[in-house]
Amino acid sequence: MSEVVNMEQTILESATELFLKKGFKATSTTEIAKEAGCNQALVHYYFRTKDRLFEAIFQQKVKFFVGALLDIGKEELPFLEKLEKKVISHFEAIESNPRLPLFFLNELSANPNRIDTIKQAVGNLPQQAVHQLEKELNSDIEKGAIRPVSVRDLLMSIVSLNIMAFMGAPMFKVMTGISEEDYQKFLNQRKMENVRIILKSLEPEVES
Amino acid sequence: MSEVVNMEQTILESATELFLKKGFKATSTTEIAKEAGCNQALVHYYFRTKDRLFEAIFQQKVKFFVGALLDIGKEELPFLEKLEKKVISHFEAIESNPRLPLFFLNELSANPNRIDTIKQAVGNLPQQAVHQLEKELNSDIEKGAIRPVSVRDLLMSIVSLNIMAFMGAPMFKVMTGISEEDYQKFLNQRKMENVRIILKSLEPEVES
DNA sequence: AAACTATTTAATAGATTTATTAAATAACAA
DNA sequence: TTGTTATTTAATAAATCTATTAAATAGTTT
Repeated sequence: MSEVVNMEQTILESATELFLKKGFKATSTTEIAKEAGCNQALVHYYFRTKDRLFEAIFQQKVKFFVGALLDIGKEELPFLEKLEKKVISHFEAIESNPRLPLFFLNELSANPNRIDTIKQAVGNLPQQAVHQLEKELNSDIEKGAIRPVSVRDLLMSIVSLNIMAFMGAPMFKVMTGISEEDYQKFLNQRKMENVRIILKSLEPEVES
Repeated sequence: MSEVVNMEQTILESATELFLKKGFKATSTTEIAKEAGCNQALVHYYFRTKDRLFEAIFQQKVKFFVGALLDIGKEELPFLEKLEKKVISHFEAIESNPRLPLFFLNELSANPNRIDTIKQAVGNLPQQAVHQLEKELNSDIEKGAIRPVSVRDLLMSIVSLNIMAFMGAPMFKVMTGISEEDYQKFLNQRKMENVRIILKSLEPEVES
């Protein structure tokens, strides 16, 4: 039972929670300090400025998020099986960090400059991974195993379905009048539904 | 050429643009006034408080957005054809208001209280529309024309695919390294790709 | 034109926010 | 214990933000 907590770490965690919930501008260092249980000046002692604190968190989260999306399964599996695993692991990554997508998109909207932070954080890793996926995809397309589809469309579909299941929850709940409990049930089956949608969307057209 | 502009209207438009881009907290009445080309006090003269101004805009946008999602085609068409039209019109509604979804979701995250504004603005219209859609959907499922799927899953799929094509653009561009011009091309074909995905996802399972 | 109303601005009070500084406290090493 | 360094706090400067008020300007009516 370490009663002594690392205040720098605590501040970082409080800041993360608040930034994720309310964004950069709507979160004050005063609030962060209060949440962390320390004096407001301490936030600046450890992180100098609010912006630096934010950037540290932003970068770290970008790396995590992009990693979760990209880490292409190394196993030697048929493409469609690998894809299914990918959809599932991506869904689960978002499930355990449901606020991340909104956090990124909102911050980019409010301050497009942050795009540079992202670029710098991810490098050309994404392009490589996309290219690798594209090769495997095209190979299966040529075999006639799946219908012709661009890697961009496929990626966009996966990301859209997985992210919106969590990010869209508040709106979706109001629209459908669903309870929190039922929404959890919905989410539980949604992971495999997304897999189904992606796989069915890739099925070759039937002869007419 | 009416050189005389209605300043109240101009303020509303400037505020809308800024709120949509940066959210409630990150937008100041000073900034709104500057954008509108008037004195800051005038913003308060017409709208009393920043919050009232925001609420007016928020409500109006919610009604528009929900309307665009729900207005179920009145024509007598086969379900799948009606659905295709629905997907397309929903896509186009977002296309002409690409910032709306992020605006709602971010504001709800920062201030969950606003959920009441939404509930009040939309009433039980959504539930009714969902229920109507559900009837038609189930009817086609019973006929065996489409695979068993819940109306919630179907709605979530449509909304996810359409919204993320626009809302996710900034992230997607970085990840794929695509140019603005190519992204426009991507969007142009994405509408029908979404239709394809939805329709294919509804195809009955083939006999094994 | 005079009187009245609506619009717009300048000035400012009162909060809040970020960041800095100096002082106080705690932790540690000599 | 004493000197040294690291951590934490209190106080506060400077900037910014919302909202109000009073005065100025423009527009209308009589």
